[in-house]
Amino acid sequence: MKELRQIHAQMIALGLIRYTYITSRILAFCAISKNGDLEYARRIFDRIQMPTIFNWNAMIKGYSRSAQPQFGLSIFARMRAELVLPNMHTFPFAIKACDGLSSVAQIHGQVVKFGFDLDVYVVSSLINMYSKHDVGVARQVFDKSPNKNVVSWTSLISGYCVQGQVVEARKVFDEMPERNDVSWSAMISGYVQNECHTEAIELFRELKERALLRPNRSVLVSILNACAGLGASEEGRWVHSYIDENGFEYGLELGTALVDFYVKCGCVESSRQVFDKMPIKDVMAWSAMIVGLAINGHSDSALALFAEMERSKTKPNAITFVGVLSACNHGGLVYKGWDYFKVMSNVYGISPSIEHYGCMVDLLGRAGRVADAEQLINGMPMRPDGVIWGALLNGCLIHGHVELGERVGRRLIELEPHHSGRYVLLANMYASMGRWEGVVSVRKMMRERRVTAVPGCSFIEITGVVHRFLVDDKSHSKSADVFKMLNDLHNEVISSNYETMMVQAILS
DNA sequence: CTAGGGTTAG
Repeated sequence: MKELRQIHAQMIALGLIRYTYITSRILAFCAISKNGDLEYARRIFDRIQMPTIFNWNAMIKGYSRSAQPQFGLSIFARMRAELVLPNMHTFPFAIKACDGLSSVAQIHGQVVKFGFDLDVYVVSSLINMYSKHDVGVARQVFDKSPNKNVVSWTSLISGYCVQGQVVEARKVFDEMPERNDVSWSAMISGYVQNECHTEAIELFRELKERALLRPNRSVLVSILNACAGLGASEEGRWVHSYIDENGFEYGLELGTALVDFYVKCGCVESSRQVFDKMPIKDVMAWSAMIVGLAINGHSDSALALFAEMERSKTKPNAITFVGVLSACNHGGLVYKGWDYFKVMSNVYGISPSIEHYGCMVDLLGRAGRVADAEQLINGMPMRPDGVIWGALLNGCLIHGHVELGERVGRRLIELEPHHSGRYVLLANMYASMGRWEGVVSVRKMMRERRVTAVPGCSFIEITGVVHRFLVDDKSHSKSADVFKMLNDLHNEVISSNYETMMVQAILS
C-alpha cells in the first residue's frame, strides 16, 4: 500500500492521472485488496469526474466487506441517481451490503428490473442475504430460480443453519445434486453452531470414509470446535495429526481452534505447544490461551501470558479479561482481580460486561467479602442474572452468611423457578448451618413446583470409549477402584493441611 | 483492456 501511494503520487506529479485505466486499477486495488485502504480508495473515487461502472463496482465491493457495508448501498444509490446502469458484477456486492430484509427486497426489485434474476451469481447472493433474515423467502427465491448450482444450494444450507433449522439444512444437503468442500464445511459448521456436535462428527467421519474430498481448513476448524464441545480428545488429536501430516499451517483460525480444543479437553501442555508454534497471534489466539490456562487452574501462567501479550502490543479485548479475571478467581487473588477489573476500563476502555461482573462477584464471594459483592451487584449497569446471584449465594454458602444467603437464594429461585440447581444450593446452605426446617421447606417447594434435580454427570474418554459417571453411581465395572481412589485422595487432602493453603491463597 | 456468489477461531 505504501508503494502504491508513491506510485500514485508520481502519477499525479507527471500528469499521468488522465490514464483512467491505470487509475481504475489503483482504485480497485485500494478498495478490494486485503491490504488495501478503503479510505484512500474513497479519496481517489471522489476525484474521478465520471466514474465508470468498474469504479462504482469496486467501491461497492470494498464497502460491502468493510465494517460499514451500508455505505456500499449508499454508493449504489448514488450510482443509480447518476443514471449509471448496473451490470452483472454490481449486484452480488450491492446485495452483500444490505443490512435488513427491506433493503434486500429493494435491491431484489432492481435485480428484476435490469434482468439479472437468471444470473446464478446474483441469485445465490440473494438467497444468501435473504436467508440471514428470513429463510422462507430465501427458499422461495431458490425454488423459483431455474439456474441452481452448488453455491445456491450451499447458501440455502447455511441459511437454515443460521435460523437453527439443522434438520431442514440436512435435508437440503442430502438432496443436492453435487457437493464440494464448502458444502460439507457449511453443513458441518452449521451442526457445530447449533451445538449438534455428535452429528457434526458423524458427518465428518462420512467425509473421511468417502474420501472424495480432502477436508479443508474450515471443516477442520469446525470439527475441532465439535471435539472441544464434546471433549472428544481422540477425534481431535486425529485432526491435529492430520493437520501436521498434510502441511496445514497453524494460521489464526486453525491454530486458535486447536488451542481451544486442547484447553477444553484439559490438555494444557498440548495447547501451549500449539500456541507457541503459531507464527502470528492475534487477540483471539492470546485470549484462547489465557482463558485456557485460567480455567485449568494455571492462574500464574495465565497472568504471566497476559503480561507477555501486553508487551507484544496486542490490545486485549473483553474476552481476554474474562480470562484474566477468572485466573484471579481460580487463584483466589482478590486484590489483583480488583486491579485488573479497573485496568480493563481505565487503561483499555473496555466497559465490564455481565461476565466480568460474574467473575468479580465470584471472586469476592469466595473470599468471604459478600457485602462488597452485593454492593458491586447493586452498582451494575445491567440487570443481574442467575449466574451473578448464584455466585453470591455460593459465597454465602462457603462462608456461612445465612441471612444474606437466604435472601439471595429466595430471589434466585423466583428468578429461575425451574432451575433445580438453585434450590439445591439453598438447601445445602441450610443444611450446612443445621437449619433442617429450611432444607425441608426448599424440598417441599421443589416438590410442589415439580422441579426435579438433574443429577450431575461427567464423561471421560479413554482410548475412544466414553465412560459416564453420575453422582453416587456404582454401575461402572471399575467403580470399586474409583471409589477407593477418591477416598485415598480425600484423606490425602485432609492430611496435607488444605485449609491453610486455601486461606493463604485467598489472602495473597 | 480490468471484476462477481457459499464455509472458517476467543
